[in-house]
Amino acid sequence: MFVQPIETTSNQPIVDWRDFAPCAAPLFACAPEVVGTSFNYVRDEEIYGEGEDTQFIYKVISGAVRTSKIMRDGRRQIGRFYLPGEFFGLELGMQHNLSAEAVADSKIFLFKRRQIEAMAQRNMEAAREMWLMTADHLRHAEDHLLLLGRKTALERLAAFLIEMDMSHGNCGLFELPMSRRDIADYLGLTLETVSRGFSELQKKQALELDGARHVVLRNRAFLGTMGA
Amino acid sequence: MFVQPIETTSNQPIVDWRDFAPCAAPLFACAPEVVGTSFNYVRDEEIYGEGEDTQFIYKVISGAVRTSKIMRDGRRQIGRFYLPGEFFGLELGMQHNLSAEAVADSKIFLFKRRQIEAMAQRNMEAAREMWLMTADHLRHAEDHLLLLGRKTALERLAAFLIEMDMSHGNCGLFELPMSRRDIADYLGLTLETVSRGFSELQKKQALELDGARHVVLRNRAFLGTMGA
DNA sequence: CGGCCACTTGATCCGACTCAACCTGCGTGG
DNA sequence: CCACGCAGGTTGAGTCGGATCAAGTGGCCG
Repeated sequence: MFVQPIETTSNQPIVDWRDFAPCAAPLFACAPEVVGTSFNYVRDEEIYGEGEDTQFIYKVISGAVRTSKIMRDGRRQIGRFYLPGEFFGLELGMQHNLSAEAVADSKIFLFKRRQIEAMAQRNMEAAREMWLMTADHLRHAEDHLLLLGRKTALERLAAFLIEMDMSHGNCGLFELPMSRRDIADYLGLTLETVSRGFSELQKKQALELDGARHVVLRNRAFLGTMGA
Repeated sequence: MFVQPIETTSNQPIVDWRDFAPCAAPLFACAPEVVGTSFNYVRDEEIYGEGEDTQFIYKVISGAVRTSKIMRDGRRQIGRFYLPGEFFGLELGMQHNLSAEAVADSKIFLFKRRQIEAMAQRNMEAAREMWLMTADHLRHAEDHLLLLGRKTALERLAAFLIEMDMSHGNCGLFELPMSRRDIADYLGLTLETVSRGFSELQKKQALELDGARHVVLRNRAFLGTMGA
């Protein structure tokens, strides 16, 4: 269980994975015949690597996942964080274009891709659902291009906080599952700049921190204006 | 015909457009019943705006197109350039997430979206083709995230030149249809930095410029290493 | 209680931005 | 045919936002 995060670049069959749990759930309401199997991943464990063959489609049950690309010299860009309920790994190509790792200990459902493709042949509704998810990921990436290309450090941080808040139901109160370094690599900054940004936003009364990870938004309107 | 580029933010029906040409061509080989109609756009003319309803799918015949997002204060991020043969505007959502403008005078084929969706219901092959295009756009955007978030000015420029070369058949010799400002907004830089980058790469013997737009690559290996 | 890891804060540096001048090619009109 | 205007591009000088380097600090787990 408490295995150290390993560099799992080996191509051992994923079905031999540890922490197999004999539970299952349907992919979509409209496709109850496609069921997923649950696996647990520890913090920083690789779920799949960039360039690996696409075998599964994934759904986060608990914890959090990041997808990323890394350059030879170690520079890293995180494409997106996935929180419980979200799907990832559905590139539809033969290979994954980003790698995926668990941000924290996570439970993930895996759906067999071959089964899904077969299902999509019969079930038009489900095929459309898949396409919509890909299109949604594209929209997210396009929004992120503007953030990375043109926004200031504080604007990026504000946008990030609003995004996190949204995926927690806009209640202005949430726990960050990821480290400052992860946030930095998502926003195209350094961890120091992220940290300074948090301090700055606290000074501006826009938020409160209880520890490093627990966030309370105090001025959502301000953050929204700043972030978009 | 020679109308000045106007701010076409009005919602006049697009079928009243100037420069209608009574020619047509199929969308895919596998879907010969879906034909497109050709329109001409002058330089800087808007093809569709961010937030507009998606009515068509577009294919560049000649010229070039950029898709972009603009912030209220004028900061702009270009998502991608489209050269002859490429499709754009296939978000599959109800609204466009980016706007599209002609980089140079361009001829574009428009395909009716309703017709395409109806076709996709029947023709699984064509539906899959559409999904693959969306997935390809996603891959491009994800690659661009790494460029914008983590690469230096010269690395971005090198990657851009390699990308341009690739879409011109890797012959190391091409004409740039877009201005320095467009390149800058694509790469998340300023036009001055782009210009300095070109000079720098010339000094490094990596390329030659004949005028500002005509490029000859002299060291493709070097640019490739630098860009990726 | 001790050690470590994540985070914060401070000081300095540097790559890209800003502001400004100048150049260059091209279309226009005298 | 040349003078002019001007948009697009280049180059230079100075500035600045965020990176880097370097201490601290705090919280958690053993």
